Amino acid sequence: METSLTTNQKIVLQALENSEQPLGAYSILFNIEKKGIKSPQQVYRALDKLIEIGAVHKIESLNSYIACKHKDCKARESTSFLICQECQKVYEVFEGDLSDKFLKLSQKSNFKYSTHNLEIFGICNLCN
Amino acid sequence: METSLTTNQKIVLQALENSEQPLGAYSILFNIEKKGIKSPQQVYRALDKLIEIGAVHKIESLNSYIACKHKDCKARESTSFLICQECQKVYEVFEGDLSDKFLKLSQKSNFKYSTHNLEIFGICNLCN
DNA sequence: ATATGTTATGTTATAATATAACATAACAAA
DNA sequence: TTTGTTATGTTATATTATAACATAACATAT
Repeated sequence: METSLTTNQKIVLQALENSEQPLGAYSILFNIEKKGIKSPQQVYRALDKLIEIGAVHKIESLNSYIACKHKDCKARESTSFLICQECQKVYEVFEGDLSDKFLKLSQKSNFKYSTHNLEIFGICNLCN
Repeated sequence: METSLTTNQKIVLQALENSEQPLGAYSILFNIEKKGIKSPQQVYRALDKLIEIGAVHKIESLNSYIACKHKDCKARESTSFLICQECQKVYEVFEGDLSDKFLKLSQKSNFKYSTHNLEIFGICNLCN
């Protein structure tokens, strides 16, 4: 499946790629106003698409967004993060069998697993 | 540690306990306006305290809140939920060793685990 | 080349979620 | 009864997100 980004999508993605920390939508907007992006809508629309194709993930507990560092990210829906409470950096966790573990955990409650969002908070290796 | 709730805290907690689904802060406000609660502040202040003592948990991905069904809930900080995408009910997961599992997972990245938030989405036993 | 449909973009307005800041009341302890 | 603390009330505002509508850009079929 081809994934050619539009101009606005590229601008938003670059803003996220250039940031060490996750950015809120309005923070992105502020960053890229000089490139002609003027409204929240333009940012949110780009984010929607970028998330859909797996190029960006939302950190729910922070209402913020990060660029995925991995090509062909499989985490379009399920995501797992390590969030450093010291430096605010977010590291994506790629443990292939996490989904499987959560599926089994769900089964114990007769719950049909579909996707998950895992946010682990703590201190990263650079900060401790 | 004693935990005697104030009037407003009791009102907010009852609103959540009476609900099958998680409620947003403004939804709570609407529900309890007849009891004299008039501003978001009053709701958010009560929620802050209720969350602090573990009586209420926030569902981050829904910006909503649920009453904890368990006495002396240990999940003041770490929380794990099953979220039904059909009926919107939220079930709290009590698997004692989840924190331990996530601690070990974190260690693989030299990340010092502190707390976590796990949100599993799918279909509950009543809906499938 | 032009009409048509589709996708992207621009723009204004507004909804939904959350907090700041300040004033007053209630209550317990000295 | 003063003092300190916690709870409450109230107004305003910040932050995050979406609705609604208009225009532009672009591909493709006629």
